[in-house]
Amino acid sequence: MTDHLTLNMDAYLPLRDVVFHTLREAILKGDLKPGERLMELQLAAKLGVSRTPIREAIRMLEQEGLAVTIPRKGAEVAKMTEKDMQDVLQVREALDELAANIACERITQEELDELVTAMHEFEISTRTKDLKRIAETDVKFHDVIYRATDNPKLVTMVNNLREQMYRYRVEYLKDEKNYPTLLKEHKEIVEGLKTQNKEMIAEAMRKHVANQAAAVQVMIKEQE
Amino acid sequence: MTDHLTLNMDAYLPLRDVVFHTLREAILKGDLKPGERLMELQLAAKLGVSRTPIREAIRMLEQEGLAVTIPRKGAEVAKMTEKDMQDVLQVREALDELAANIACERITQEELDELVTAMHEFEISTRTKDLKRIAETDVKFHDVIYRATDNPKLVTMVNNLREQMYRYRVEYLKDEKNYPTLLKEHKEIVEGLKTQNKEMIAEAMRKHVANQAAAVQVMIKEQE
DNA sequence: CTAGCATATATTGTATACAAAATACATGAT
DNA sequence: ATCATGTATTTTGTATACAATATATGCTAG
Repeated sequence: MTDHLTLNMDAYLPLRDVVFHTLREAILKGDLKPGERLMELQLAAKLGVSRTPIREAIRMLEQEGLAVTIPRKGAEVAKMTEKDMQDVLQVREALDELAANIACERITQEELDELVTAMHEFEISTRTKDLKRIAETDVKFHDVIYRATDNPKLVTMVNNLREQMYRYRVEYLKDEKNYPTLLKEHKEIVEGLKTQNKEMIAEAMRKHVANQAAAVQVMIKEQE
Repeated sequence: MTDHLTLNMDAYLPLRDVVFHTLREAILKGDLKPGERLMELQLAAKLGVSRTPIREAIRMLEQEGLAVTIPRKGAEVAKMTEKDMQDVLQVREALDELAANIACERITQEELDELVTAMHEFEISTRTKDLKRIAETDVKFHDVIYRATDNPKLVTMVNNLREQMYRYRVEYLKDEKNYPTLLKEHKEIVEGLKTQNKEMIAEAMRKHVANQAAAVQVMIKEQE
Protein backbone atom coordinates (compact mmCIF):
# COMPACT_ATOMS: atom_id res chain seq x y z
CA MET A 1 0.00 0.00 0.00
CA THR A 2 1.16 3.50 -0.70
CA ASP A 3 1.48 5.46 2.46
CA HIS A 4 -0.19 8.70 1.59
CA LEU A 5 -3.75 7.86 2.48
CA THR A 6 -5.18 10.91 4.11
CA LEU A 7 -8.66 11.91 5.06
CA ASN A 8 -10.40 14.76 3.38
CA MET A 9 -12.25 16.22 6.32
CA ASP A 10 -13.75 19.39 4.86
CA ALA A 11 -17.32 18.13 4.94
CA TYR A 12 -19.00 17.39 8.22
CA LEU A 13 -19.73 13.80 7.42
CA PRO A 14 -19.61 10.77 9.68
CA LEU A 15 -16.10 9.35 9.63
CA ARG A 16 -17.36 6.09 8.17
CA ASP A 17 -18.40 7.96 5.03
CA VAL A 18 -15.13 9.84 4.80
CA VAL A 19 -13.20 6.62 5.28
CA PHE A 20 -15.43 4.86 2.76
CA HIS A 21 -14.78 7.47 0.11
CA THR A 22 -11.09 7.57 0.89
CA LEU A 23 -10.66 3.82 0.60
CA ARG A 24 -12.83 3.65 -2.48
CA GLU A 25 -10.76 6.29 -4.22
CA ALA A 26 -7.59 4.48 -3.21
CA ILE A 27 -8.89 1.25 -4.66
CA LEU A 28 -10.07 2.82 -7.91
CA LYS A 29 -6.84 4.75 -8.37
CA GLY A 30 -4.89 1.60 -7.74
CA ASP A 31 -3.21 2.80 -4.56
CA LEU A 32 -4.76 -0.21 -2.93
CA LYS A 33 -4.24 -3.10 -5.27
CA PRO A 34 -6.45 -6.12 -5.83
CA GLY A 35 -5.67 -8.76 -3.26
CA GLU A 36 -4.13 -6.28 -0.84
CA ARG A 37 -5.27 -6.81 2.72
CA LEU A 38 -7.33 -4.20 4.46
CA MET A 39 -6.21 -4.39 8.06
CA GLU A 40 -8.33 -2.45 10.42
CA LEU A 41 -5.72 -1.39 12.91
CA GLN A 42 -3.27 -0.40 10.21
CA LEU A 43 -5.85 1.64 8.30
CA ALA A 44 -7.13 3.16 11.51
CA ALA A 45 -3.62 4.28 12.44
CA LYS A 46 -2.93 5.61 8.96
CA LEU A 47 -6.15 7.58 8.80
CA GLY A 48 -6.06 8.66 12.41
CA VAL A 49 -9.40 7.22 13.43
CA SER A 50 -10.54 4.25 15.45
CA ARG A 51 -11.42 0.85 14.09
CA THR A 52 -15.15 1.45 14.23
CA PRO A 53 -15.47 3.74 11.19
CA ILE A 54 -12.95 1.58 9.33
CA ARG A 55 -15.02 -1.51 9.89
CA GLU A 56 -18.21 0.18 8.76
CA ALA A 57 -16.51 1.50 5.65
CA ILE A 58 -15.28 -1.99 4.86
CA ARG A 59 -18.81 -3.34 5.15
CA MET A 60 -19.88 -0.76 2.57
CA LEU A 61 -17.01 -1.53 0.21
CA GLU A 62 -17.86 -5.17 0.53
CA GLN A 63 -21.45 -4.56 -0.54
CA GLU A 64 -20.16 -2.58 -3.52
CA GLY A 65 -18.01 -5.47 -4.58
CA LEU A 66 -14.75 -3.60 -4.07
CA ALA A 67 -13.69 -5.61 -1.03
CA VAL A 68 -14.06 -9.20 0.03
CA THR A 69 -14.15 -10.32 3.64
CA ILE A 70 -13.30 -13.76 4.91
CA PRO A 71 -14.72 -14.18 8.41
CA ARG A 72 -12.07 -14.06 11.10
CA LYS A 73 -9.44 -13.54 8.48
CA GLY A 74 -10.14 -10.04 7.35
CA ALA A 75 -10.92 -8.02 4.27
CA GLU A 76 -8.95 -7.51 1.12
CA VAL A 77 -9.38 -5.56 -2.08
CA ALA A 78 -11.51 -7.66 -4.41
CA LYS A 79 -9.74 -9.39 -7.25
CA MET A 80 -11.37 -9.91 -10.58
CA THR A 81 -11.04 -13.06 -12.56
CA GLU A 82 -11.47 -13.18 -16.30
CA LYS A 83 -14.85 -14.76 -15.78
CA ASP A 84 -15.85 -11.95 -13.43
CA MET A 85 -14.94 -9.46 -16.09
CA GLN A 86 -16.96 -11.21 -18.74
CA ASP A 87 -19.92 -11.34 -16.41
CA VAL A 88 -19.63 -7.67 -15.64
CA LEU A 89 -19.26 -6.80 -19.30
CA GLN A 90 -22.32 -8.79 -20.22
CA VAL A 91 -24.45 -6.87 -17.77
CA ARG A 92 -22.85 -3.58 -18.58
CA GLU A 93 -23.55 -3.98 -22.24
CA ALA A 94 -27.23 -4.45 -21.52
CA LEU A 95 -27.37 -1.47 -19.18
CA ASP A 96 -25.34 0.72 -21.48
CA GLU A 97 -27.74 -0.01 -24.27
CA LEU A 98 -30.66 0.76 -22.01
CA ALA A 99 -29.05 3.99 -20.91
CA ALA A 100 -28.34 4.97 -24.49
CA ASN A 101 -31.92 4.30 -25.53
CA ILE A 102 -33.40 6.34 -22.73
CA ALA A 103 -30.88 9.13 -23.07
CA CYS A 104 -31.56 9.26 -26.77
CA GLU A 105 -35.20 10.06 -26.10
CA ARG A 106 -34.82 12.34 -23.13
CA ILE A 107 -31.58 14.20 -23.49
CA THR A 108 -32.08 17.95 -23.42
CA GLN A 109 -30.24 20.54 -25.45
CA GLU A 110 -28.58 21.67 -22.25
CA GLU A 111 -27.27 18.20 -21.54
CA LEU A 112 -26.11 17.83 -25.12
CA ASP A 113 -24.09 21.02 -24.67
CA GLU A 114 -22.69 19.64 -21.45
CA LEU A 115 -21.76 16.48 -23.27
CA VAL A 116 -19.92 18.35 -25.99
CA THR A 117 -18.06 20.32 -23.35
CA ALA A 118 -17.18 17.11 -21.52
CA MET A 119 -15.94 15.63 -24.76
CA HIS A 120 -13.69 18.59 -25.39
CA GLU A 121 -12.38 18.53 -21.87
CA PHE A 122 -11.51 14.91 -22.33
CA GLU A 123 -9.74 15.72 -25.56
CA ILE A 124 -7.73 18.44 -23.84
CA SER A 125 -6.90 16.18 -20.92
CA THR A 126 -5.46 13.53 -23.21
CA ARG A 127 -2.82 16.05 -24.14
CA THR A 128 -1.77 16.69 -20.53
CA LYS A 129 -0.56 13.16 -19.73
CA ASP A 130 -2.23 13.67 -16.36
CA LEU A 131 -3.72 10.21 -15.90
CA LYS A 132 -5.98 11.11 -13.02
CA ARG A 133 -7.43 13.95 -15.01
CA ILE A 134 -7.89 11.83 -18.12
CA ALA A 135 -9.75 9.19 -16.16
CA GLU A 136 -11.89 11.83 -14.50
CA THR A 137 -12.89 13.60 -17.68
CA ASP A 138 -13.73 10.28 -19.28
CA VAL A 139 -15.94 9.37 -16.35
CA LYS A 140 -17.56 12.77 -16.51
CA PHE A 141 -18.41 12.33 -20.17
CA HIS A 142 -20.25 9.10 -19.53
CA ASP A 143 -21.89 10.51 -16.45
CA VAL A 144 -23.63 13.12 -18.53
CA ILE A 145 -25.20 10.39 -20.62
CA TYR A 146 -26.19 8.28 -17.68
CA ARG A 147 -27.66 11.22 -15.83
CA ALA A 148 -29.68 12.13 -18.89
CA THR A 149 -31.64 8.93 -18.33
CA ASP A 150 -33.11 10.53 -15.23
CA ASN A 151 -32.92 7.13 -13.58
CA PRO A 152 -30.70 7.31 -10.49
CA LYS A 153 -31.02 3.60 -9.87
CA LEU A 154 -29.62 2.90 -13.30
CA VAL A 155 -26.85 5.44 -12.81
CA THR A 156 -25.83 3.81 -9.54
CA MET A 157 -25.77 0.36 -11.03
CA VAL A 158 -23.80 1.30 -14.11
CA ASN A 159 -21.33 3.23 -12.03
CA ASN A 160 -20.88 0.25 -9.80
CA LEU A 161 -20.13 -1.94 -12.78
CA ARG A 162 -17.71 0.62 -14.12
CA GLU A 163 -15.91 0.77 -10.80
CA GLN A 164 -15.29 -2.94 -10.92
CA MET A 165 -13.28 -2.51 -14.09
CA TYR A 166 -11.83 0.96 -13.72
CA ARG A 167 -9.15 -0.09 -11.32
CA TYR A 168 -7.86 -2.47 -13.96
CA ARG A 169 -8.08 0.11 -16.66
CA VAL A 170 -5.33 2.50 -15.70
CA GLU A 171 -2.88 0.86 -18.06
CA TYR A 172 -5.23 1.33 -20.97
CA LEU A 173 -5.35 5.04 -20.35
CA LYS A 174 -1.56 5.21 -20.07
CA ASP A 175 -1.14 4.14 -23.65
CA GLU A 176 -1.41 7.26 -25.79
CA LYS A 177 -2.15 5.40 -28.96
CA ASN A 178 -5.59 4.53 -27.58
CA TYR A 179 -6.65 8.16 -27.36
CA PRO A 180 -7.65 8.65 -31.00
CA THR A 181 -9.90 5.60 -30.80
CA LEU A 182 -11.46 6.81 -27.58
CA LEU A 183 -12.07 10.23 -29.02
CA LYS A 184 -13.60 8.83 -32.15
CA GLU A 185 -15.97 6.70 -30.11
CA HIS A 186 -16.96 9.64 -27.97
CA LYS A 187 -17.70 11.62 -31.11
CA GLU A 188 -19.82 8.85 -32.50
CA ILE A 189 -21.83 8.69 -29.31
CA VAL A 190 -22.43 12.42 -29.32
CA GLU A 191 -23.36 12.29 -32.98
CA GLY A 192 -25.78 9.45 -32.33
CA LEU A 193 -27.43 11.33 -29.50
CA LYS A 194 -27.73 14.50 -31.55
CA THR A 195 -29.39 12.68 -34.40
CA GLN A 196 -31.28 10.35 -32.09
CA ASN A 197 -29.85 7.32 -33.81
CA LYS A 198 -30.23 4.62 -31.18
CA GLU A 199 -28.47 1.90 -33.07
CA MET A 200 -25.48 4.11 -33.72
CA ILE A 201 -25.12 4.96 -30.05
CA ALA A 202 -25.57 1.40 -28.90
CA GLU A 203 -23.00 0.25 -31.39
CA ALA A 204 -20.49 2.93 -30.40
CA MET A 205 -20.95 2.08 -26.73
CA ARG A 206 -20.49 -1.60 -27.40
CA LYS A 207 -17.24 -0.92 -29.21
CA HIS A 208 -16.17 1.47 -26.51
CA VAL A 209 -16.60 -1.12 -23.79
CA ALA A 210 -15.24 -3.98 -25.86
CA ASN A 211 -12.04 -2.06 -26.64
CA GLN A 212 -11.30 -1.68 -22.98
CA ALA A 213 -12.06 -5.30 -22.26
CA ALA A 214 -8.92 -6.51 -23.96
CA ALA A 215 -6.73 -4.12 -21.99
CA VAL A 216 -8.36 -5.01 -18.71
CA GLN A 217 -7.95 -8.66 -19.51
CA VAL A 218 -4.20 -8.23 -19.80
CA MET A 219 -4.07 -6.66 -16.34
CA ILE A 220 -6.18 -9.41 -14.87
CA LYS A 221 -3.93 -12.08 -16.33
CA GLU A 222 -0.89 -10.35 -14.82
CA GLN A 223 -2.55 -10.32 -11.44
CA GLU A 224 -3.29 -14.04 -11.62
CA MET B 1 -42.30 -3.47 14.37
CA THR B 2 -43.43 -6.94 15.26
CA ASP B 3 -41.64 -8.22 18.28
CA HIS B 4 -40.64 -11.69 17.25
CA LEU B 5 -37.31 -10.93 15.67
CA THR B 6 -34.99 -13.71 16.63
CA LEU B 7 -31.57 -14.72 15.49
CA ASN B 8 -30.99 -17.94 13.64
CA MET B 9 -27.66 -18.90 15.11
CA ASP B 10 -27.16 -22.40 13.69
CA ALA B 11 -24.33 -21.35 11.38
CA TYR B 12 -21.10 -20.14 12.86
CA LEU B 13 -21.21 -16.78 11.14
CA PRO B 14 -20.17 -13.38 12.42
CA LEU B 15 -23.09 -11.77 14.17
CA ARG B 16 -23.15 -8.94 11.68
CA ASP B 17 -24.06 -11.42 8.96
CA VAL B 18 -26.69 -13.11 11.06
CA VAL B 19 -28.17 -9.75 11.98
CA PHE B 20 -27.99 -8.62 8.37
CA HIS B 21 -29.93 -11.64 7.16
CA THR B 22 -32.42 -11.37 9.98
CA LEU B 23 -33.17 -7.71 9.32
CA ARG B 24 -33.27 -8.23 5.58
CA GLU B 25 -35.79 -11.03 5.94
CA ALA B 26 -37.85 -8.89 8.29
CA ILE B 27 -37.88 -6.06 5.78
CA LEU B 28 -38.75 -8.28 2.84
CA LYS B 29 -41.49 -10.07 4.75
CA GLY B 30 -42.89 -6.75 5.82
CA ASP B 31 -42.26 -7.23 9.53
CA LEU B 32 -40.23 -4.07 9.31
CA LYS B 33 -42.24 -1.64 7.24
CA PRO B 34 -40.99 1.08 4.93
CA GLY B 35 -40.28 4.19 6.94
CA GLU B 36 -39.90 2.31 10.20
CA ARG B 37 -36.92 3.43 12.21
CA LEU B 38 -34.05 1.07 12.82
CA MET B 39 -32.83 2.00 16.26
CA GLU B 40 -29.59 0.40 17.20
CA LEU B 41 -30.16 -0.01 20.90
CA GLN B 42 -33.66 -1.34 20.44
CA LEU B 43 -32.61 -3.86 17.80
CA ALA B 44 -29.58 -4.84 19.82
CA ALA B 45 -31.76 -5.55 22.84
CA LYS B 46 -34.29 -7.46 20.77
CA LEU B 47 -31.68 -9.62 19.10
CA GLY B 48 -29.55 -9.99 22.19
CA VAL B 49 -26.36 -8.56 20.73
CA SER B 50 -24.44 -5.33 21.08
CA ARG B 51 -24.75 -2.32 18.84
CA THR B 52 -21.62 -3.11 16.86
CA PRO B 53 -23.02 -5.95 14.72
CA ILE B 54 -26.28 -4.04 14.36
CA ARG B 55 -24.48 -1.02 12.98
CA GLU B 56 -22.48 -3.07 10.52
CA ALA B 57 -25.62 -4.86 9.35
CA ILE B 58 -27.30 -1.49 8.82
CA ARG B 59 -24.38 -0.33 6.68
CA MET B 60 -24.89 -3.41 4.52
CA LEU B 61 -28.64 -2.92 4.24
CA GLU B 62 -28.00 0.65 3.29
CA GLN B 63 -25.72 -0.35 0.43
CA GLU B 64 -28.38 -2.79 -0.75
CA GLY B 65 -30.94 -0.03 -0.84
CA LEU B 66 -33.13 -1.57 1.84
CA ALA B 67 -32.30 1.04 4.48
CA VAL B 68 -31.60 4.74 4.41
CA THR B 69 -29.46 6.53 6.97
CA ILE B 70 -29.63 10.17 7.83
CA PRO B 71 -26.44 11.15 9.64
CA ARG B 72 -26.95 11.70 13.35
CA LYS B 73 -30.60 10.86 12.97
CA GLY B 74 -30.46 7.17 12.32
CA ALA B 75 -31.53 4.57 9.82
CA GLU B 76 -34.95 3.59 8.63
CA VAL B 77 -36.38 1.05 6.23
CA ALA B 78 -36.18 2.55 2.75
CA LYS B 79 -39.39 3.84 1.26
CA MET B 80 -40.07 3.61 -2.41
CA THR B 81 -41.72 6.34 -4.38
CA GLU B 82 -43.60 5.70 -7.56
CA LYS B 83 -40.69 7.13 -9.47
CA ASP B 84 -38.31 4.78 -7.70
CA MET B 85 -40.47 1.89 -8.74
CA GLN B 86 -40.55 2.95 -12.35
CA ASP B 87 -36.80 3.34 -12.33
CA VAL B 88 -36.34 -0.10 -10.85
CA LEU B 89 -38.77 -1.63 -13.31
CA GLN B 90 -37.00 -0.06 -16.24
CA VAL B 91 -33.71 -1.60 -15.23
CA ARG B 92 -35.27 -4.88 -14.26
CA GLU B 93 -36.92 -5.25 -17.61
CA ALA B 94 -33.57 -4.88 -19.34
CA LEU B 95 -31.86 -7.35 -17.03
CA ASP B 96 -34.72 -9.82 -17.17
CA GLU B 97 -34.53 -9.80 -20.91
CA LEU B 98 -30.79 -10.30 -20.77
CA ALA B 99 -31.20 -13.15 -18.32
CA ALA B 100 -33.86 -14.75 -20.47
CA ASN B 101 -31.66 -14.54 -23.55
CA ILE B 102 -28.68 -16.09 -21.86
CA ALA B 103 -30.71 -18.72 -20.07
CA CYS B 104 -32.38 -19.62 -23.35
CA GLU B 105 -29.03 -20.50 -24.84
CA ARG B 106 -27.40 -22.13 -21.86
CA ILE B 107 -30.09 -23.82 -19.84
CA THR B 108 -29.41 -27.53 -19.35
CA GLN B 109 -31.94 -30.32 -19.33
CA GLU B 110 -31.27 -30.71 -15.63
CA GLU B 111 -32.11 -27.07 -14.99
CA LEU B 112 -35.19 -27.34 -17.13
CA ASP B 113 -36.35 -30.23 -14.97
CA GLU B 114 -35.62 -28.16 -11.89
CA LEU B 115 -37.66 -25.36 -13.37
CA VAL B 116 -40.64 -27.59 -14.03
CA THR B 117 -40.42 -28.89 -10.47
CA ALA B 118 -40.23 -25.33 -9.14
CA MET B 119 -43.27 -24.44 -11.21
CA HIS B 120 -45.24 -27.32 -9.78
CA GLU B 121 -44.18 -26.47 -6.27
CA PHE B 122 -45.38 -22.96 -6.82
CA GLU B 123 -48.69 -24.28 -8.11
CA ILE B 124 -49.08 -26.47 -5.04
CA SER B 125 -48.13 -23.64 -2.70
CA THR B 126 -50.83 -21.40 -4.16
CA ARG B 127 -53.33 -23.86 -2.81
CA THR B 128 -51.98 -23.73 0.73
CA LYS B 129 -52.68 -20.05 1.40
CA ASP B 130 -49.31 -19.98 3.13
CA LEU B 131 -48.07 -16.60 1.93
CA LYS B 132 -44.48 -17.07 3.01
CA ARG B 133 -44.32 -20.32 1.13
CA ILE B 134 -45.95 -18.90 -1.98
CA ALA B 135 -43.47 -16.06 -2.08
CA GLU B 136 -40.59 -18.46 -1.55
CA THR B 137 -41.58 -20.86 -4.28
CA ASP B 138 -42.07 -17.99 -6.69
CA VAL B 139 -38.60 -16.68 -5.90
CA LYS B 140 -37.19 -20.16 -6.33
CA PHE B 141 -38.74 -20.47 -9.77
CA HIS B 142 -37.09 -17.31 -11.00
CA ASP B 143 -33.85 -18.20 -9.30
CA VAL B 144 -33.52 -21.27 -11.45
CA ILE B 145 -33.70 -19.10 -14.55
CA TYR B 146 -31.29 -16.54 -13.25
CA ARG B 147 -28.81 -19.15 -12.13
CA ALA B 148 -28.98 -20.77 -15.54
CA THR B 149 -27.28 -17.66 -16.90
CA ASP B 150 -24.12 -18.73 -15.05
CA ASN B 151 -23.53 -15.06 -14.32
CA PRO B 152 -23.43 -14.49 -10.55
CA LYS B 153 -23.06 -10.76 -10.99
CA LEU B 154 -26.27 -10.65 -12.96
CA VAL B 155 -28.01 -12.85 -10.42
CA THR B 156 -26.99 -10.55 -7.59
CA MET B 157 -28.16 -7.46 -9.39
CA VAL B 158 -31.52 -8.84 -10.43
CA ASN B 159 -32.12 -10.20 -6.95
CA ASN B 160 -31.34 -6.80 -5.54
CA LEU B 161 -33.87 -5.21 -7.83
CA ARG B 162 -36.46 -7.78 -6.94
CA GLU B 163 -35.90 -7.19 -3.25
CA GLN B 164 -36.70 -3.55 -3.70
CA MET B 165 -40.19 -4.44 -4.87
CA TYR B 166 -40.88 -7.67 -3.06
CA ARG B 167 -41.65 -6.04 0.22
CA TYR B 168 -44.41 -4.11 -1.52
CA ARG B 169 -45.71 -7.17 -3.24
CA VAL B 170 -47.17 -9.15 -0.38
CA GLU B 171 -50.64 -7.82 -1.08
CA TYR B 172 -50.48 -8.99 -4.65
CA LEU B 173 -49.78 -12.52 -3.51
CA LYS B 174 -52.60 -12.38 -1.00
CA ASP B 175 -55.15 -12.01 -3.73
CA GLU B 176 -56.00 -15.48 -4.96
CA LYS B 177 -57.43 -14.31 -8.21
CA ASN B 178 -53.93 -13.45 -9.37
CA TYR B 179 -52.70 -17.02 -9.13
CA PRO B 180 -54.04 -18.27 -12.48
CA THR B 181 -52.32 -15.39 -14.25
CA LEU B 182 -49.07 -16.04 -12.43
CA LEU B 183 -49.22 -19.72 -13.25
CA LYS B 184 -49.97 -19.06 -16.87
CA GLU B 185 -46.99 -16.74 -17.12
CA HIS B 186 -44.72 -19.27 -15.50
CA LYS B 187 -45.89 -21.87 -17.97
CA GLU B 188 -45.20 -19.55 -20.85
CA ILE B 189 -41.70 -18.90 -19.61
CA VAL B 190 -40.99 -22.60 -19.26
CA GLU B 191 -42.44 -23.25 -22.69
CA GLY B 192 -40.30 -20.51 -24.18
CA LEU B 193 -37.17 -21.92 -22.59
CA LYS B 194 -37.94 -25.42 -23.74
CA THR B 195 -38.45 -24.31 -27.33
CA GLN B 196 -35.69 -21.71 -27.10
CA ASN B 197 -38.06 -18.99 -28.15
CA LYS B 198 -36.37 -15.85 -26.88
CA GLU B 199 -39.08 -13.45 -27.83
CA MET B 200 -41.73 -15.55 -26.11
CA ILE B 201 -39.75 -15.62 -22.86
CA ALA B 202 -38.93 -11.95 -22.93
CA GLU B 203 -42.56 -11.14 -23.56
CA ALA B 204 -43.79 -13.40 -20.77
CA MET B 205 -41.28 -11.89 -18.36
CA ARG B 206 -42.28 -8.38 -19.31
CA LYS B 207 -45.92 -9.19 -18.67
CA HIS B 208 -45.00 -10.92 -15.46
CA VAL B 209 -43.22 -7.89 -14.11
CA ALA B 210 -45.73 -5.42 -15.47
CA ASN B 211 -48.62 -7.22 -13.78
CA GLN B 212 -47.00 -6.83 -10.43
CA ALA B 213 -46.18 -3.22 -11.02
CA ALA B 214 -49.79 -2.16 -10.71
CA ALA B 215 -50.22 -3.96 -7.40
CA VAL B 216 -47.01 -2.57 -6.01
CA GLN B 217 -48.05 0.88 -7.09
CA VAL B 218 -51.18 0.64 -4.99
CA MET B 219 -49.13 -0.24 -1.93
CA ILE B 220 -46.75 2.60 -2.57
CA LYS B 221 -49.59 5.07 -2.87
CA GLU B 222 -50.99 3.87 0.44
CA GLN B 223 -47.64 4.37 2.08
CA GLU B 224 -47.42 7.93 0.81
C1' DC C 1 -52.54 29.52 25.22
C1' DT C 2 -48.43 29.88 22.49
C1' DA C 3 -43.52 30.85 21.46
C1' DG C 4 -39.26 30.40 22.77
C1' DC C 5 -35.80 28.86 25.60
C1' DA C 6 -33.58 25.75 29.00
C1' DT C 7 -33.00 21.33 30.39
C1' DA C 8 -33.43 16.41 30.25
C1' DT C 9 -33.52 12.30 27.55
C1' DA C 10 -32.71 9.43 23.77
C1' DT C 11 -29.90 8.28 20.00
C1' DT C 12 -26.12 8.16 17.10
C1' DG C 13 -20.89 8.66 16.48
C1' DT C 14 -16.44 7.26 17.91
C1' DA C 15 -13.02 5.16 20.72
C1' DT C 16 -11.49 1.64 23.48
C1' DA C 17 -11.39 -2.76 26.06
C1' DC C 18 -11.67 -7.43 26.12
C1' DA C 19 -12.48 -12.11 23.95
C1' DA C 20 -11.75 -15.41 20.40
C1' DA C 21 -9.71 -16.94 16.52
C1' DA C 22 -6.07 -17.20 13.11
C1' DT C 23 -1.33 -16.83 12.11
C1' DA C 24 3.59 -16.93 12.80
C1' DC C 25 7.24 -18.74 15.00
C1' DA C 26 10.06 -21.50 17.72
C1' DT C 27 10.97 -25.82 19.82
C1' DG C 28 11.52 -30.61 19.92
C1' DA C 29 10.71 -35.35 18.27
C1' DT C 30 11.36 -38.45 14.57
C1' DA D 1 15.65 -31.88 7.45
C1' DT D 2 10.67 -32.26 8.25
C1' DC D 3 6.72 -32.40 10.56
C1' DA D 4 4.04 -31.69 14.62
C1' DT D 5 2.97 -29.18 18.55
C1' DG D 6 2.73 -25.53 21.77
C1' DT D 7 3.20 -20.67 22.55
C1' DA D 8 3.38 -15.80 21.34
C1' DT D 9 1.60 -12.40 18.38
C1' DT D 10 -1.49 -10.44 15.37
C1' DT D 11 -5.96 -9.63 13.88
C1' DT D 12 -10.71 -9.84 13.88
C1' DG D 13 -15.27 -10.08 16.58
C1' DT D 14 -18.06 -8.14 20.08
C1' DA D 15 -19.25 -5.33 23.91
C1' DT D 16 -19.06 -1.26 26.29
C1' DA D 17 -17.88 3.51 27.56
C1' DC D 18 -17.88 8.10 26.48
C1' DA D 19 -18.83 12.21 23.47
C1' DA D 20 -21.67 14.79 20.44
C1' DT D 21 -25.96 15.61 18.47
C1' DA D 22 -30.79 15.49 17.98
C1' DT D 23 -35.27 15.08 20.05
C1' DA D 24 -38.58 15.60 23.61
C1' DT D 25 -40.17 17.83 27.77
C1' DG D 26 -41.43 21.33 30.56
C1' DC D 27 -41.15 25.91 32.05
C1' DT D 28 -41.53 30.89 31.76
C1' DA D 29 -42.69 35.16 29.42
C1' DG D 30 -45.71 37.48 26.67
